[in-house]
Amino acid sequence: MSDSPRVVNRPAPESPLLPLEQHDLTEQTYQVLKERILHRQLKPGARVSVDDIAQQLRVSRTPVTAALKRLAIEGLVEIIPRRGTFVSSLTARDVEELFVVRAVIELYAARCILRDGKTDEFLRRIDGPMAKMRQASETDEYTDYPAFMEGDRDFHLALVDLTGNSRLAVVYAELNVHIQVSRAHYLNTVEDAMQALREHEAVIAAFRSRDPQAVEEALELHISNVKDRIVELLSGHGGRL
Amino acid sequence: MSDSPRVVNRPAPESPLLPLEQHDLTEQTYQVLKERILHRQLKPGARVSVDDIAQQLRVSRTPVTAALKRLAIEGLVEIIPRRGTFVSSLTARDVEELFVVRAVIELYAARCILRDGKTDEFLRRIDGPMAKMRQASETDEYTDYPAFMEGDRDFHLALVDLTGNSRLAVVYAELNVHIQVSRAHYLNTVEDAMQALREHEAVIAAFRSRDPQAVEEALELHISNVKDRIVELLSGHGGRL
DNA sequence: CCGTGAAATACTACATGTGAAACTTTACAT
DNA sequence: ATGTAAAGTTTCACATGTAGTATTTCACGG
Repeated sequence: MSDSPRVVNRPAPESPLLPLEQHDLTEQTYQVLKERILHRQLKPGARVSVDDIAQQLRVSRTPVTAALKRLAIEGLVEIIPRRGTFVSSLTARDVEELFVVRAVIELYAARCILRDGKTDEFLRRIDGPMAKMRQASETDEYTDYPAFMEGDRDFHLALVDLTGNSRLAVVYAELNVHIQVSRAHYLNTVEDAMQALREHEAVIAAFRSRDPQAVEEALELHISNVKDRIVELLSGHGGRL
Repeated sequence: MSDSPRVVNRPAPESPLLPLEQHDLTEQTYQVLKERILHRQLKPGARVSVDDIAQQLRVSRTPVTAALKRLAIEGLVEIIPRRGTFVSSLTARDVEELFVVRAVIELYAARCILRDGKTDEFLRRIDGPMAKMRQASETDEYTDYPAFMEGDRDFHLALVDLTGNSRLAVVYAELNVHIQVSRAHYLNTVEDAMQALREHEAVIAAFRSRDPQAVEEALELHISNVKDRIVELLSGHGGRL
């Protein structure tokens, strides 16, 4: 999560020489660009020139091209032949569809957890993320949005992970990058953060009660609210995120 | 779905000359290999040598490598660094997980269709696929498995398409390649085909009755049965598909 | 017979150069 | 002013060559 990803062997006194970080330039380029997009340092619609990136990172075009192709498959950038590569932007419709799929998966995961008696494990798992969110939002004067987003993400990730279904986890991870972009877009006011936090608490309370109906409702409401908030913001922005 | 995917301009009488297929070697290589894997001409575990393929297709390693990387992302092949590339094989667990996700998606889609009053549209859409399946299985003496598989696939694809959610469709399409491989594996006896056909009929009957409960049960039963059959065959095969 | 180490082999990742295709700009003519 | 044509620029896809690294093979010594 650093600005410069090239840090490898920090001068750690008397540590037994960490193996050199594998420098797979394609992988590194991919990570750097993904970071930038997820944190909105590269904004939707922005041009991403192969030569430009290659020069900045001091590598040839090959790994940059490969990284961009991978990002294109994931949908984070759009490669328009003979035009260039641009950071993808989400339309209101994209968000609607995205959050429907998200809800389908998370609701299934929640049912699984209750059915398989993994509620306690879940409650334990989200302890850290919830603490992080609280801390990030309770800091006076300013909200640590990146930390909040991380906590938010990990909360929902825990849900899916606990199904133990790795295939589902992969599918969700693919969606998640876009959800993360959305989060970065809408998490701008303290109020939104507090609202999300309250809704998470509601989900937790429902889990504590072991009432499947209540859990489904609380979770669906939360996802739906976030979606509505994003779609609302999107309308103001001329429809593109 | 032809053996040779290079066919471009079939002699279609008095049609206005289709534009020549863009010869994107990476894309073509990808398609050829995917075809081969989906039809089990390249069997799970088989080695896929870059140089080998490159020579056969008369292209350089570059497009072959790129195609393989894409197939690896989709999970159809496995690239083991410094070892080589191999066609992926599914374990019983993989199939279990795969079919859980499949069920989650298709059941949601079915609920959508009933909720949005698209039942008639669905019934119309699956008319063709069902006919194809019947014809493929009713042919005396032998069953046209490729055609049957296509019909089977299109039946389930119709379900998902009718949600109108393109993101969901993408997710499902990614799963579908593996489902298709599974189908190719288990669809070997007339009995299995007939069984699948009967179960489809049951789903259709449930849709006709407009009873959500019945639809869910019929669909879930079908998916579960197919899964069980595959897992059963997998056990006989030493656990790998 | 087994373990050890070195050479041979194979594969990956990358850089670079080339040709082709499409968009952009400019200049010109109507 | 508008439309058109040609030049210029950008970008893409591919081939080829190279270096580095992991695995395998094989020979040798225990």
